[in-house]
Amino acid sequence: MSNAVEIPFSTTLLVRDTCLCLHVQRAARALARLFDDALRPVGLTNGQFSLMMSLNRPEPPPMGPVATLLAMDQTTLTAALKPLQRRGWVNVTQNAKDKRRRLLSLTPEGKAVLVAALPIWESTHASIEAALPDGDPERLRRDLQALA
Amino acid sequence: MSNAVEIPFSTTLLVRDTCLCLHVQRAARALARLFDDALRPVGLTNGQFSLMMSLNRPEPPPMGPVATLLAMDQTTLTAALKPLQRRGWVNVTQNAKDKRRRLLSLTPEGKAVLVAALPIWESTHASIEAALPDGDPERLRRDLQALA
DNA sequence: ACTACTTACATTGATATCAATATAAATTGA
DNA sequence: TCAATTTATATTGATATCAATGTAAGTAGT
Repeated sequence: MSNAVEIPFSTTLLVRDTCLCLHVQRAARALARLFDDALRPVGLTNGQFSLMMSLNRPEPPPMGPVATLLAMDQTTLTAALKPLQRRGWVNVTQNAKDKRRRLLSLTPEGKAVLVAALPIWESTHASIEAALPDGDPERLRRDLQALA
Repeated sequence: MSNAVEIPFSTTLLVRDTCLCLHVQRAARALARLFDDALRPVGLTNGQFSLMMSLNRPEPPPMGPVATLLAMDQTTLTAALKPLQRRGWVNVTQNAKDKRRRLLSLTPEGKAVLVAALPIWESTHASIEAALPDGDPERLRRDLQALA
């Protein structure tokens, strides 16, 4: 009797070509590298840029909603804040009303870094939107939104 | 004179809502969690599944092309292989013709894990395709391909 | 053969990611 | 009030990710 437990190569090709998870992870890595390269002169990664931009609000938000906005685990957010706190770009303070909550805010230095990063984001983002096949970034955003 | 260096909140909202990098990272995290959860019973993460599936070929590939296929850094691939080697699911051997090259292959145990994972991938993937707004996964794949 | 260059991969260090778990503060129900 | 539950966040351990760098093997030009 044969015990050959194996997936045919044709199935491998099918999974490779159709898996949306793989396609998204690939695009995520490529875009991360692109933005990391572009933002390096101001000392930010793409994730740090997105995080700090999401903290640029009239009222400092607590951690939970920020983690939800970025679709990341709360423990990931805790870790991601550390290098930004160390550089003095983000402040983490306690909410007096509810001592469990942490309030996240940008320091003046953090805001200045964000100002320096914004034109880099604008030009980089424009170039990738231009690279889309049918020139319909809004459609792509809708699709991605449905997955997150 | 004022030294206020600050980005208006409206700009923050614009970046948040339009940044394709952020949208892709968010979707990548959400899909990774979804597939990681689904594949946990067979002991694989989404990335390990994609990697092992890409090794299911007639001829063992070297590392470079596999890293390119997955759009990941070569050093990331080196690291990603380690837990799979340790579990005895992937073999890394030297190419006799060119001793710089490593040949990556699945062990029989690795193939068996992949066989167990395939139906999980199929059902999970079908459910996310069904969640797409206009039911056009091919269009989304084209867009993502253009970014990677 | 020898040097310069290139290619393929590994190592190190920093950050990112999440599961499992822990802790502390707030809330709820009796 | 007080015990049980829930909520918000932190810690630990494993893996993922990449830049900077190192090393070994192959290649090309002389």
